[in-house]
Amino acid sequence: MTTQTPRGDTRARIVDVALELFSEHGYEKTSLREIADRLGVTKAALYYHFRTKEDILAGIVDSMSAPIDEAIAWGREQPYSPEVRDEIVRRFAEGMADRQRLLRFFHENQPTIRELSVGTRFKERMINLTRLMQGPEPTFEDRVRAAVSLMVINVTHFISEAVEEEQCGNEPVDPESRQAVALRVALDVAEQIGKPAQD
Amino acid sequence: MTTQTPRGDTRARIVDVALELFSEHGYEKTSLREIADRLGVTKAALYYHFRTKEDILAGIVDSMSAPIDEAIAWGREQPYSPEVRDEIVRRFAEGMADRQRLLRFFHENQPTIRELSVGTRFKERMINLTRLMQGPEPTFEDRVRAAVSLMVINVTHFISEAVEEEQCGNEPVDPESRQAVALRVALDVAEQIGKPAQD
Amino acid sequence: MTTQTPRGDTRARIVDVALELFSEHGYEKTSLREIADRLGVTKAALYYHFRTKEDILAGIVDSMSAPIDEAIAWGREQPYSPEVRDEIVRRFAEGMADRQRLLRFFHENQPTIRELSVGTRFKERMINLTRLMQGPEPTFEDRVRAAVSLMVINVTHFISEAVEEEQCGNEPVDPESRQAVALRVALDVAEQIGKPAQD
Amino acid sequence: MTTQTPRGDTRARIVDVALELFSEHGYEKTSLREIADRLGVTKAALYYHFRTKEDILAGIVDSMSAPIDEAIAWGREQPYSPEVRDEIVRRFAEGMADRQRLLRFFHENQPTIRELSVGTRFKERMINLTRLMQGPEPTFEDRVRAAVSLMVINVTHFISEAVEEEQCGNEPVDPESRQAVALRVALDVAEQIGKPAQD
DNA sequence: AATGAATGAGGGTTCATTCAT
DNA sequence: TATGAATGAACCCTCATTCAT
Repeated sequence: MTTQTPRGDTRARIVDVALELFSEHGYEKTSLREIADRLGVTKAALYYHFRTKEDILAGIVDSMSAPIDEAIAWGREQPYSPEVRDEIVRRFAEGMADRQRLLRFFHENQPTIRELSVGTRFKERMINLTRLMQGPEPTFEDRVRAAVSLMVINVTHFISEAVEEEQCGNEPVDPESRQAVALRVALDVAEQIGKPAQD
Repeated sequence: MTTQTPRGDTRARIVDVALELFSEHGYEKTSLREIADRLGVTKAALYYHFRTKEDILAGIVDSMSAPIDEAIAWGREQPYSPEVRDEIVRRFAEGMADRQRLLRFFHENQPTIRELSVGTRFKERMINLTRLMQGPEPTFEDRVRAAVSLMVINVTHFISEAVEEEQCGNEPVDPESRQAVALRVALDVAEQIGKPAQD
Repeated sequence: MTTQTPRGDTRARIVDVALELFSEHGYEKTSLREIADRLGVTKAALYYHFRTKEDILAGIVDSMSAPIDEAIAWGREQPYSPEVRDEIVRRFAEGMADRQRLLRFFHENQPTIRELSVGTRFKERMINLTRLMQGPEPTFEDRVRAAVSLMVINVTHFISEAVEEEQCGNEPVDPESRQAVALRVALDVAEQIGKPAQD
Repeated sequence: MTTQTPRGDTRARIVDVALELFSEHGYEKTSLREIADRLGVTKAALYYHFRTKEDILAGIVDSMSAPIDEAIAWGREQPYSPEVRDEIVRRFAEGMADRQRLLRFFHENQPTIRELSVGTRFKERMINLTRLMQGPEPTFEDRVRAAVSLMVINVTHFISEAVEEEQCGNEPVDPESRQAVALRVALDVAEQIGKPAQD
């Protein structure tokens, strides 16, 4: 008597599977047939829920927007200070913690994303975030550091995955300390923002 | 009797144009027709010089190997020290300086590269480099930092491009100081390697 | 308790909208989704009222049959004479006056109609009409003229539309005189029927 | 030893077969697969010769332009007179004589053609022709008659085909007299151009 | 009287690749 | 050292249609 398709939430399942495949094989190399097959439906079924392949991607991205927007909103209400700057990094890191697959996807599919309109929207969000991390009159280096700092959060996650895979007689690393490392490195990068170049 | 195409080195021109297009639109979305068109030859001509599309990519990657291999070779002959570690970062940065397009390509086409055998070879090289940056008994954090440090070099280059694009009435930033910033950030990240976690 | 859709006559509204779209974009290029959308219902709703797409078309055609059948019926009871012939043309023209969209559709979708069984029925009707326009022993030219005459009625309507669109600072032409022109031209063509070829 | 594909003129053969199928089943209902199949090649082969399905159609249409353009060119050099008007009709009729399939296609696929850019070009040509058929200060009726006259040429051809098919114990009609009838009818319609409305 | 979800068939198009010349 | 012609597989997408509710 139980339904075979685990609920009417096909739309959500599509987004799920799509993200999984997109992040694994890339957006271009993932065909709608693969997505449909893995879901046990027809390609045409996807088109009942999404107007276009790009639309599926947009659906994915939207599911990531919330935490970033919240971080931006919070940041806008604070006066600038190094503590606020660090807090933004922290909030960003936290917000992204359970969205690693999406982050990987974003990082590894830039050429696609860049040309796909959804990319512009994401980019703008990131730029806004970085602006809140910079002091009143940021130098070029300040701005680069802000951007790199956030990106380090992203990158570190899957770098540490790779590091773990590499011959590891060691103990498996728990997710929290992985995140802690990411945060530490990101804050390192952010720390020099606003300080005079000591070159 | 003079050659009709500027030089007979069509092969090199193919690699050139291919890299340009691959890095701009991505490997998957770049068709051989586009490459051929921009070169003013036929698709079939490409097949005279390369056996497959993947082969072109291999050609590209090979042209990047040298400086990394040299850095590895150099590093292997030095006993480990923080100075050596920094020097490796420096050499890597320098070697990559005029290969930014390739770096971008590598970064932005991971899903493709991962599945393309040429990726494995590149990854191994990078791992070797990072190993030389780590002390004798690296912690997990040490290893992550080493990897992130190198990746920061890559990432910073095109992050700063983006930062420049963003509205700035300021002076255009010259390539050297761009590289200097990249290096500084990378060294920041590397600096804590080997130090006890002060969390 | 009032009906939610203006009237319960959805069926008629479907035929209406369908004809509008069929005549504008053609039968093949008009999808059931477009029809449904414009009506504010679902595709599936159409299937409550019609068994197939072709059925909708049949519905359309049927709504046009009456005046032609009447003209035929009338013609059959008259003995042939040039006056009767002209009267048939007149009645046909009048009957079609408020069915221009349908005429256009018929004219411009012949390949479809030809293969759709509804086409045969319509064609037969037209042939019957032309027969009544021909004298007792029609020559080939007589028969052609009869057919062309009727077709001129159809064609003229949307030709004159096109002519109006074409740049003319002149007064907009009222429908009646448009019809008058159509009729005049059609009668011109019919006039020579039965006369010896004066070639 | 003879080549199986009857020559390297694939491009021309495509146009040929395409026109045949387009005019028989309509543009929309004719799939590239059908065209390819009948030619004994792959769909992809069509794309070597034409960029698009629409392009095939454009190829077809271009092959019809010449005689019309010539008629226009000739007409432009003559001062207007009823004789010139009739001569234009004659030249048009002659030019179209061996292009009946194309004419049929044009007539029966208006909805498609209208939206296909190639339609605009054709329409302009026809308008130009009709302008040459009108006197200096044409009334609305004059302009309609000019347009109808030309269209009668087109229509008559396949009307008379239909008339022949219809039960014909009679002798088969030879093409020349068919054309003669068409011309006669068209000239009938044109004759009243410029005369005061005798309504 | 109508909908939501899905399907199967087919559409036009693009691609990497081949091969005789 | 290249090209012209072609292919086979796959792609994204659309459509008419169905059926349980």
